[in-house]
Amino acid sequence: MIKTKKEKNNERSAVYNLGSRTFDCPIELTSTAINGKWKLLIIYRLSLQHKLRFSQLKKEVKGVSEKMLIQHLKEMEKDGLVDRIVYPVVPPKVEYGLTEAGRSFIPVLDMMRNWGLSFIAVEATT
Amino acid sequence: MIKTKKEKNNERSAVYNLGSRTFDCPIELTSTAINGKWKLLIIYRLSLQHKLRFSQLKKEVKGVSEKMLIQHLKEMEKDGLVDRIVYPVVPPKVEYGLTEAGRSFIPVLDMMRNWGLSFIAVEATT
DNA sequence: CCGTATCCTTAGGGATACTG
DNA sequence: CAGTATCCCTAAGGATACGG
Repeated sequence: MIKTKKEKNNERSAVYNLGSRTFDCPIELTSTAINGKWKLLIIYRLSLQHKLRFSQLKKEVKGVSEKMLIQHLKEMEKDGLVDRIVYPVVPPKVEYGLTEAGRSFIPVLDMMRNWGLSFIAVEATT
Repeated sequence: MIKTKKEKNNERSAVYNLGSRTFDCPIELTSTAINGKWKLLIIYRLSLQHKLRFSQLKKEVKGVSEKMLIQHLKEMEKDGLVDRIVYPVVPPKVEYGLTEAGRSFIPVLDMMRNWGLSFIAVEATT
C-alpha cells in the first residue's frame, strides 16, 4: 500500500522526475540534484538564512566564482529546489531561497553534515 | 558541551579527516567521500548484501566499467569505507564489504534515497 | 576471475574581463 | 549589484586491449 505506481504483474519500475530529467533510480536522482562542487554548500547557506542575495551567497560560499554560483543556482532553480526573487529596483536586487522541495532536503543535508562531523580529527595532546 | 574540539577564546575551527585528506567543513568531507559517479550505488549494493565479489558488483552496478569500479573501490578503501578481502584461491576470489564507517553511512544513503523517492512521477490517467 | 594499462573525449570548473 | 561572455585547462570518466 505504500508503493504509488504501476505494480502490475509485469512490474515495470517507477520513474522519478527532477526538473525536466527522468530517473529510474532515486539515488541517481538525488546524486544528480546535488552534483556540482558548490551545491551542497549553497543549500546549506540557504538553510541557515531563509533568503540570501547573490552577493551574500558569494561571500558565504567561500571560494566560489560568480560563474559557478549563478550556474548552480540556475540548475537548482530548474530542478525546483531554489527560488529566485527579483526586486525591480535600482541597483538590482535578487534574493535566493529554498523551495518546499529544497527545504525537504535540509534533513538529508543535516545527516550528511553529521556524518562528516564524526570524522573529527583527534588532537594529539602535545 | 556538544562541541568536542578546541573552542578556546581564539576559536580555531575543528578539522575532519577522511583517509589521508583533511577538511575544514564536514559537508565537504561527505561530499568528497561520495564524489564519483558510481560510489553511492556501490555503497547501496553493499548495504543490501553484506559482501559482494568484484564480478557481482560489476553486474549489480549497472553500466559501470571495470576501470571505474576498481578505481572507486580503491578510493573508498583508502577512505576507510570499504573492506577488501582476498581469498588466496584459484581462480581468484575477492570480496568487498562496508567497514564500520561505511555502514554508518547507510542511514544517510537511505535518506538520500527516500528524498529521491519523493520525486516519483505522477502518472496521467489516460 | 580480477584486475592493469593506454588512449581518448568531454564536461566541469577556474580566471578574467565586460554589461544593464 | 547581479550577472554575461570568453578562454583555457585539468581531471573524470568511457572504450578497448592485455595480464597473473
